[in-house]
Amino acid sequence: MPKKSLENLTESMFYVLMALRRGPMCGIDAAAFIEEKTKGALRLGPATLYTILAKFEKEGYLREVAVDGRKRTYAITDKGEAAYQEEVCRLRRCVADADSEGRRWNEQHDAGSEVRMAVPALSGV
Amino acid sequence: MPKKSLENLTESMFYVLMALRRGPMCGIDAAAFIEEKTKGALRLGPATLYTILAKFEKEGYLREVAVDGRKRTYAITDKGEAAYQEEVCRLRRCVADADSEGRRWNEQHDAGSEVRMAVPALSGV
DNA sequence: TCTATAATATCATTAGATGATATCATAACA
DNA sequence: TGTTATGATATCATCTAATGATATTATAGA
Repeated sequence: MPKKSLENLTESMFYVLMALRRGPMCGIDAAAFIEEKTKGALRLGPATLYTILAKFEKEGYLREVAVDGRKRTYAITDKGEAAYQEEVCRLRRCVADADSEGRRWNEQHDAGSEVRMAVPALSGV
Repeated sequence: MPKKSLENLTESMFYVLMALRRGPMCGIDAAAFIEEKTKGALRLGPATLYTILAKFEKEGYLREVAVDGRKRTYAITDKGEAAYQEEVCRLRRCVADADSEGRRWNEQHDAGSEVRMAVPALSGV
């Protein structure tokens, strides 16, 4: 089997693509987007950031659309968008599996008890 | 800052903990659970599997509860359960962020069009 | 004892994450 | 025209994780 490009994305990679879906932007702006979007839960240092951008460009997930001095602006490609969507599906699969295990756990431990394991939803998204 | 144990889990690690939540089992059985649960989407080879088990035992996410010949049976600990739940939250955050971006994308591109980007739910979980 | 099998362990290689640091381009100002 | 500040990108060194391939070990059965 020919290795199917980047099989699955890391969290950092995923959020870089999410940023670029907003529209073309430079690395710094992508990092700022990520920090804001995750409310500070994920922050990319320069090493991580530019390593990912370089790999994504080589992989064809994004392309350079403008250079202004040192500032490089990138846009996501169709291939990048596809990788992003595939990753969303993978994440949904993980959450769905966790949910089904959670339900199973509750049934297993249900002897008429009031106590349940919560299947927590995110409060205010 | 003292490094907060294992900050976030890889997909393989996540599913190993999910398996152990079913109850104590050996490595091979955990791998079988994972393959079945993910419908073959994730398969751990021995190297990945035992590397994770060894790390988790050292980290205190699981402990050996029985040895029968070569077969070692592991049980998840409270700390492992906590790490699992934390990872579920992280995954939910990623999906929630993707969803909110998806809705934003639709609004942005909505000029009364019929065409929308789907926010796909998993079909039959 | 010999062989088969189930299960675990290790090796070697590759990829990804990251803090720290260096470099480069532009602008503002003396 | 320096000089300095700043914004942005690039690189280094180190560490962690993934993984196919292979080896080892324990038990059971012929």
